[in-house]
Amino acid sequence: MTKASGSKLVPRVPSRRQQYSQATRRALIEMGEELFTEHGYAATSLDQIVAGAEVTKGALYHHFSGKQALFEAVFEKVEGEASRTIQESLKGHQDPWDKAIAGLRRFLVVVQQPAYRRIVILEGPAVLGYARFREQEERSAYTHVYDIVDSVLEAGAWELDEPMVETFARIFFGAMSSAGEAVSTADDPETAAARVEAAITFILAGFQALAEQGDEAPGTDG
Amino acid sequence: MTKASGSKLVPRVPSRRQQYSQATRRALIEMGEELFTEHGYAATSLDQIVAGAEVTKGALYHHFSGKQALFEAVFEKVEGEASRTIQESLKGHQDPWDKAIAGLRRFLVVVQQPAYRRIVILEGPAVLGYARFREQEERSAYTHVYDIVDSVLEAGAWELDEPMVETFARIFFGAMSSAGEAVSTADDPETAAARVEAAITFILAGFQALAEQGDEAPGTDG
DNA sequence: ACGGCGACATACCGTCAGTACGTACCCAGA
DNA sequence: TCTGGGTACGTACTGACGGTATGTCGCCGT
Repeated sequence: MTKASGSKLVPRVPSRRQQYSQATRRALIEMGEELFTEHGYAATSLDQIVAGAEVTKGALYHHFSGKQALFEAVFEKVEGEASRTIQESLKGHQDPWDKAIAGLRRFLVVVQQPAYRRIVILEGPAVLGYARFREQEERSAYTHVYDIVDSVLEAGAWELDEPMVETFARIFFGAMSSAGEAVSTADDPETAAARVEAAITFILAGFQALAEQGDEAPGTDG
Repeated sequence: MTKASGSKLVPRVPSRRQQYSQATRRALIEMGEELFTEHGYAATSLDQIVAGAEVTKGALYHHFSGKQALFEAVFEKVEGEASRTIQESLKGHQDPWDKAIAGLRRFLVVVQQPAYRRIVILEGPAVLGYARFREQEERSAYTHVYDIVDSVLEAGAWELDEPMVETFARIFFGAMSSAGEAVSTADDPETAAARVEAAITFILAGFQALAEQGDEAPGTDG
C-alpha cells in the first residue's frame, strides 16, 4: 500500500490491462448500485451482482474485500454525486439566506432519487455502521450544510463557538433528511417540497427576526 | 381472525399453559432485544437467540413468522417503552413551550439508551423497510412530537392546515432524531445535550419573535 | 379418561458470503 | 523473441444461517 516509490506519484496513463480492470470495477459498482437500490442490501446476493456485471465472484473479491466493501464503494459514488450536485447549486449565490434556500431546493431534488434514498439514507447507517456512515457524510453532503448554517449564523451576527455551530448544523441536517424523506414518500412530491420549503423559510425568518431585534446568542451554558 | 363469538371478548385469566407460552415469548423478545442491541440485526443469529432464551427454533417459529417478525416485536417493545416515557414527561405542563422543552429533554435521555438507538433509529428503517417503520412510529413517539408542534404553532396564533403542521412535525422529528444521535455519540453527552437544548430553544424563540411581530403564516402556495 | 390441540423439539434443506486454488494474459527484462 | 512473474480474473467448495417439515409431549375441556 505504501508505494510512494517516487517514480509513480503522477498517475500514468493506464495500460490496456488497467483499463479493463477499471472497467470491471465500474461494472461491479454500477450493478451493485442498481440492485442495492432496487432490492436493498440484504436481499441482493453477490451472485446476482456478478451475473449482472458479467463477471464472477473471483473478480469481485479481487477488487473488494467483501460485500460490505462493495456497498461502501457504491455508497461513496452515490453520495459523491449528490454532494457535487448540491455544491453546484450553491455557486452564484452570495447571500447566506439565498444559499440556504438554493441548497435546500437542490437537496429536496436529490433526496428523491431512489439510489440516494435507499443506499445513503435508508441502509447506509445500518450497513456501514453509524461511525463509518458519519465518517463518509462528514466529507461530503454534511459539509455543505455546515457551511450554509455557518454563514447564516454569521450573517445573524451571533458569535458562536464551533461546537454550537456544529450542533445547529446537525439539527438542520437531520431536519432536512427527514423532510426529504417526507417529500420523497409523499403522494405529491411537488407540493410536499413546496411545504417543506415554506416551513424552512419560516424557521429562517425566525432567525432573521431574532437578528433584527438583537437577541443574544444561545450559549453553551445551559 | 373474525372470532367475535361474543363469549370471549373479555380476556380470560390466562391458564397455566398460556402463562408458560407468554413467558417463552417474552424470553425470546428480551433475548432478541439484548442481542440485536449489542450485535445488530444481521450479526445476530436465531441460534444465538434461542440458545439465550433456552428454547429452540421450533418455539421461535411458533411465536413469530420469522426473524424479521421477531425484530418487529422487539421494535414495538423498545419504541413503546420510549413513547410512554416521553408521554410521562409531558404531564404537568400546560404551556406549549414548556411542554416542548420537557419533551425534548426526555427525548434526549431516551435516545441515549443503546436499545433505542440501535433498534429504533439505526436499524429499524432498514430492517422493517421505511413504510413499516413509519407505520410504527406514527402511533407512538411521532404522535407526541406532532402534538407538541401542533400546540406550539397554535399558540403562535398561526392557522395552518393539517399537512403544513405535519410538515413542521416531520422536520422537528428529524431534527430531534439527528440531535439525539449527536448527543449519544458525543464525547460528553451532558454538554452536548445542553447545546442541543440551547439550539432548539433558540429556534423556538424565533417562532415567538415572529408571533409577537405578527408575521403571516407560511402558506402552501410556494 | 381421553381425544385433540397447542406448544414446543429435532432433523433437514436451500441459499449465500466467503475461501482456496487454478489459470490466462500482459508486460518487463534479457 | 522468449520467459518469468504478477495481475486479473474463473471455478469449486465450505460453513453458517434462515427457514421448513415433521414428530412428540402434556395440558384442558368434555
